[in-house]
Amino acid sequence: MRDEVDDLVEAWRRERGDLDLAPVEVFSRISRLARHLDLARRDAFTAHGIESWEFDVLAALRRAGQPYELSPGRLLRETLVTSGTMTNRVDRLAGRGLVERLPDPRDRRGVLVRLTADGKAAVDGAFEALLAAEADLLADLPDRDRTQLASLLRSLLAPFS
Amino acid sequence: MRDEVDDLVEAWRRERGDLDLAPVEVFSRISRLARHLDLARRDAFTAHGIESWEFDVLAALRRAGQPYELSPGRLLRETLVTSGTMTNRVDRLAGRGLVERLPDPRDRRGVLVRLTADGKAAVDGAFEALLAAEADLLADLPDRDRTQLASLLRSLLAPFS
DNA sequence: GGGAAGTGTCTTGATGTCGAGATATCGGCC
DNA sequence: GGCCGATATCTCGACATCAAGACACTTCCC
Repeated sequence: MRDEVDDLVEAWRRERGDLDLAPVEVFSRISRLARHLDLARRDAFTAHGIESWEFDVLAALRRAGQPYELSPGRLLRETLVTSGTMTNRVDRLAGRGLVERLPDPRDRRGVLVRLTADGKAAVDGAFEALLAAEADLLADLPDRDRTQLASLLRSLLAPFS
Repeated sequence: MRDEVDDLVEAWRRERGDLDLAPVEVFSRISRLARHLDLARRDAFTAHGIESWEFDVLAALRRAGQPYELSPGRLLRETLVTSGTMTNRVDRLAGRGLVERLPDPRDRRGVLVRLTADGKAAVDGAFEALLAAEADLLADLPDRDRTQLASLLRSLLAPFS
């Protein structure tokens, strides 16, 4: 089986045969898979009426467990965006009624963002759709290979944590 | 060895123990690795005075081989951006003298974008730096594992091509 | 207690990308 | 030969993000 990266590597080998292209075989595939995955996510979510960035925020709140509250600061660390972006996102999510902003009783500088019942329903539905879409992409991969792939990826990712 | 995704999966399992989270183990790692990789790329390139989007365009031209010419349409398909974005990118690259725009002798609607000598030098240097940075990230992975990882990723990516 | 440094959130201006539409040219068909 | 849909590129307005700075409050230490 041949993929886009085989073509890419072949072209580079033709032009720069002096270089060791082994890293490209791994990282180029990771980048491209991430891009395709973003599109698949988008599709899975639009069926549920939410967008990817909305899911990122709602899912962080959902994972936190009851009472589904996190500070904006915590949210931006979880989702890797800047504070200005998070303000904008929370504004829009609150406008749609999926979250609400509460004063932090412990710190008067602070705010808590809380998932509403609508928000919880939205994120739960979207997550199930996402898992289903992702399971499709893995359908042809034997369990054994999937486990090993996860394990190899973990060993690449761990140094970043 | 434990990574960020182990924490993520643990949180989801606590909240949604009813779902099969196996896909998350694979795809969440791919997304996160892609993000970290983008940052590593950025660092490697800034040392060479170019930005990631510039590399994407220049590398496509470089891979095409002599005379290092591609149409804007071909470039936008290779780099997965829209036509408006590509116009803007070629404008800026031409402004820096890394590419030049020529009329397509075969089609008067068309344009060819050609790598200049400066552009070729820039992309070659940047590519070597990128390979070196990526090789570092793979340093702890035995050759055998790297090969197998590439192969497993290929089987996921191939259906998209 | 009071001052200074630190922390948390929001505001603002700049920028890169997208998406839709405009213009020019090509290629096939009657 | 001339028309019409398809193609190639560029233009323009909208928008999400980032980065830096403003402001309010807290925490630590003298």
